[in-house]
Amino acid sequence: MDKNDLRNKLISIATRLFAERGLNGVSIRELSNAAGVSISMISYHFGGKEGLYSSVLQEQFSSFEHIEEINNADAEALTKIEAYIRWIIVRHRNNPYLLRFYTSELTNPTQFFSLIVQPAIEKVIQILVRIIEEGISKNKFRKDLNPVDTVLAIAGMVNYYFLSTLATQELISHSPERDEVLIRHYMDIFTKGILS
Amino acid sequence: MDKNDLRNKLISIATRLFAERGLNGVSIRELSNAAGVSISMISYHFGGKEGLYSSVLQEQFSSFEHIEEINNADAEALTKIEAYIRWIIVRHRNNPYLLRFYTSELTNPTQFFSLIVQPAIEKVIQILVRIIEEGISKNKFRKDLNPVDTVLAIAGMVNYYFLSTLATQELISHSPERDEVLIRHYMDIFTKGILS
DNA sequence: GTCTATATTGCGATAGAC
DNA sequence: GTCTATCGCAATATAGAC
Repeated sequence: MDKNDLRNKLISIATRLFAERGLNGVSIRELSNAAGVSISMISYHFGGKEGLYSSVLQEQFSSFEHIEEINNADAEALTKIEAYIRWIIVRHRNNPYLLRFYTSELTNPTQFFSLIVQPAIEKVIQILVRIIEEGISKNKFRKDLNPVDTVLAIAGMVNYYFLSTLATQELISHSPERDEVLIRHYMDIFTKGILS
Repeated sequence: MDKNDLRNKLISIATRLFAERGLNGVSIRELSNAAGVSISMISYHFGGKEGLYSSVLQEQFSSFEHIEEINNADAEALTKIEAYIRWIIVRHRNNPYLLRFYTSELTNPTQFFSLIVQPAIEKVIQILVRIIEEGISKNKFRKDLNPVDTVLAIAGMVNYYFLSTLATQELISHSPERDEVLIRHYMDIFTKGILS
């Protein structure tokens, strides 16, 4: 097998297993069995289990680099916020494991948190903060908004919808078919509030 | 040592260690050493590591039973929502480990999820849904709100503020002294929206 | 109720053959 | 680059003494 084929296969399998049971819940024996290769391949290619985990993390959070895309358009602040909501929904839909690494690292950080996870999250938040500040300075948004709090509010709404899936799937459909309704709904609450 | 003293001591130590490194990240050796007792005490009192973990989970989510308190008052729907925000903030302040079990079980459920965690979360959500429905039927809230989506929005805002602490502590203060400002802020966004 | 001692299994890492 | 075989250690659980 080609060197990169095996590397990618191991990363792909490790992504699923680490997501499902955490770094300590998976042995390199199980990983190498699932990949159909010898246990020694993990040390050879990644320098050990932690090295493999760090490669998985790096791939998971590499998608955060493309957050700039929501900011490129010559659009209003509100349009950019909707673009952010769409961007984050697409990411969760394309990668159902991301939220597990995200919450796991935020609540039980490994040694890789500050190098991989923290910068990725901070970048997204800083871009959103600038969008809110832009809206405030152009008199679109209320003057008394705290930009960071406001960003955490919108990010929290969207992320929690996915985080709560297991506990709320009997109350509400989490199917992608409802995504457009959801986006409209969250944009309404975020812009107009819930009062009639 | 009295039987219950030892049980409580083990649960207390296990709560911290399981929160910090997860079920698979802690050995019963380390647990019993930290408690200053023999390793066999864990099997004797809890039937093994998983039994101890389930006792920890049960204690963590027992606080959810008191959610009714926010609903007892003869108050408006909006007042009850503010009471919920306060209730959830107090819980996170009093127990910094709760969020770790909460997110860990939602993204990597153990065998205890459906018995302990799911009912606790669902109870809170159902009470909040009824509050939103009450506000809608009394013409306080917009008619076109989906109650469950709306509940997840407010729960997401507050919980994510705490979840994101590690990644945002350089952008914003998470000190309890700011809690009142935060409550006002989130209530404003949730009721009036961000538009000026 | 608590301890020590031990049985058994599984872990991560690596030396050395090919 | 990949494998087999193995080392040394740590895991959970429990038998039996007190």
